[in-house]
Amino acid sequence: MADPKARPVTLRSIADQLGLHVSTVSRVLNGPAEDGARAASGDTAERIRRLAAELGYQPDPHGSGLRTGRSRLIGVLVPRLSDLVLSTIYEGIDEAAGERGLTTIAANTLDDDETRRTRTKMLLARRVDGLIFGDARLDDAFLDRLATDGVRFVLVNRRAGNHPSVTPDDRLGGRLAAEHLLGLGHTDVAVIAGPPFASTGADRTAGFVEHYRDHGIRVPEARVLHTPFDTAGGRAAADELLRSPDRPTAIFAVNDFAAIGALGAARDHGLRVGTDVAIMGYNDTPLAAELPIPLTSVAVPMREIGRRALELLTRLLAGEDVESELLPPVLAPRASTGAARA
Amino acid sequence: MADPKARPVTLRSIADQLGLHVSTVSRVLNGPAEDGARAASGDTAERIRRLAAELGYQPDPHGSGLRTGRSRLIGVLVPRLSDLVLSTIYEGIDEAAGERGLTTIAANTLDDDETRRTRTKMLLARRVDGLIFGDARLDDAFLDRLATDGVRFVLVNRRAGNHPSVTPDDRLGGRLAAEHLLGLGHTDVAVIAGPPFASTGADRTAGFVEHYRDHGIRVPEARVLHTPFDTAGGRAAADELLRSPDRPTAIFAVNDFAAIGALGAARDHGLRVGTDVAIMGYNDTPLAAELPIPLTSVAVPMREIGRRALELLTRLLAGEDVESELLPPVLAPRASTGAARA
DNA sequence: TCCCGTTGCCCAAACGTTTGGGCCAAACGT
DNA sequence: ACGTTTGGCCCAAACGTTTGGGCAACGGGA
Repeated sequence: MADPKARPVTLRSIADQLGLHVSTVSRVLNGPAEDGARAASGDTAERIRRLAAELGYQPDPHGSGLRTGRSRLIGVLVPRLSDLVLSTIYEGIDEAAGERGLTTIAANTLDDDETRRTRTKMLLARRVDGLIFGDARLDDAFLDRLATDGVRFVLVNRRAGNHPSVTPDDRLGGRLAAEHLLGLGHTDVAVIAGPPFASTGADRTAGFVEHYRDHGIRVPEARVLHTPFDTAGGRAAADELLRSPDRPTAIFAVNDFAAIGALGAARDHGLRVGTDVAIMGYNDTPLAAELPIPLTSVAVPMREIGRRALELLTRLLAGEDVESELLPPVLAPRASTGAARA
Repeated sequence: MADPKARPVTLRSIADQLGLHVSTVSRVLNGPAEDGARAASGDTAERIRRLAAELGYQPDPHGSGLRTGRSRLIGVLVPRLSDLVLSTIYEGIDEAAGERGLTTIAANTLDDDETRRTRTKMLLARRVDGLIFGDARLDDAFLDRLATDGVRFVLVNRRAGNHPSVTPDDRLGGRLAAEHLLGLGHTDVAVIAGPPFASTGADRTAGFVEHYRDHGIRVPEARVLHTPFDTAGGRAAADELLRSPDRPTAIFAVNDFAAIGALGAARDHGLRVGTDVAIMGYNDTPLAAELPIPLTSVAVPMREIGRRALELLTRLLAGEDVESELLPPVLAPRASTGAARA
């Protein structure tokens, strides 16, 4: 597969062995675009390809990168890879990249400005051809700056400004959640909305509130709590909501992990989830359906979102004009809102 | 930060601007090893460094990679990045890599032979300096082959043969679990053991069974179930265990997600977890403590394991002889075994 | 004074690839 | 028979870096 004792196989070694010039070999092996024919006779081409395959030739990216100025490397920045949502999206990105002969490099930014800056710099130093940001903020000066600097990138999961992005249709998702809870008769509801700078949480919340407003019900500001997208955050927020005497009858968490935290808080308060209080999440993480009390959620095609983002970026890199994409979510009703017995 | 309109800043552009030779600039900027002094006068060196900083010079990895034959790239292969355990380990790896100026490239192998082979090939084609495998199998011909081919790698999380590895002390962890359950009086126990080819599951199970044997209690083979490391697998296994009339009073799942599945199954059977049946997991995922019924687990320093693996690899790449490392786990008792009220 | 060692820098080659431009011979058109 | 095209290949330069050797100038010791 790769014997480092042996001299590495290069274009040159192939050319020498066949008594040809290295440029001929290069042209033949670089896919028979229109050049293929002009490069060598069918017979020669065949000999080259056979030997290359036999020796297991793999072009050295240093050589070609140096010459062409392109690396076929894509940088992917996410808040955290250990967040299931982002790692799933990343899997989609990487899968699509692999199909195009591209390689991705992931980096955590921890939703922290400084980290993000240094990680981006490191990726640019690596000469990536383009970037995918999964940690955009609603008002993102850093990205604006990058764009004017001519760095090419797309956003995924979270949108920002009018940088090209691939995101779930979060406003619609929020509406689906509202429709579900309102349909079950809940008029006194609350939202665990995630951090305010993320479009995901903001849009889901906005859609949710809108739908209720369209039906003449106002969701008070005090019923919209901003916490991190994790279990502890969800638990804390739900605890606060449930402790008050006029507690809501339903809670919409914009993220499954926050919802799981809310489940715990409900239990602490002696409430039966699905009957005493309805709780729903978002993203339809694989875990949601398998929980002791299956969690109602809104399914988002995370992997597909990743794939599309990569495709969008390749089109951008090819010089095309691109437009943002919005992928539709689907409601997944389960027992945690009393909607179904799993 | 990086203006692609402007000519990229290279050693040459710096040298020209200062009326120096490119080699002088190179030596100065390449860290003042012993060469630094010999390369230029303190004054010249200072001017070079200042200009380089001002222009934001970043060495082109294609150039240096081509010349040195090293890429400062590390390939990391894991079953799935969307598995929280692996993604956390990967974060540790990447963190440690960053501190050393190395960049990691991750790839999913899905615990599938073919995928693994092609992904490895892709990484080698990228000319990575070394590899870290997180998906080793107990009897791993592929890795043996790679080793004899001279490819340099270390293993993480799962061990195999005597390839250098950094893993949790799973046998000890299994013993801790057994000690905990036995201490609570459980003599009729079962294990959800994960797939048989992974050392993690196998060693945890072995340690668990050993401890019981040491205390004169035999855990029957029929009480050790092999399923995938996920929620659905855990649920199915627990369902089978709990349906029989002489059901075990305690279940040890070698993975938190399998344990969560088991929680669901217990609920389906109308059993109260922590009183009617004890269930514990492994890894002490952040989720474990936050679940509605907090899950007893065995904490493993996943991030640290990742860090150590990267360090081990760098030592290996430096030509040192290295030895495998075993990191100790710690019991985290919680309500799911009735051990504590959270 | 001669020699030697240092300091401070330059020279040039090499790594593997791509690509615009040759050049020769055969085939073709008239 | 003579000019033109085309097929099939080679040449050479360039990308940015590192690194083993230079080579002058200068200082110090004998």
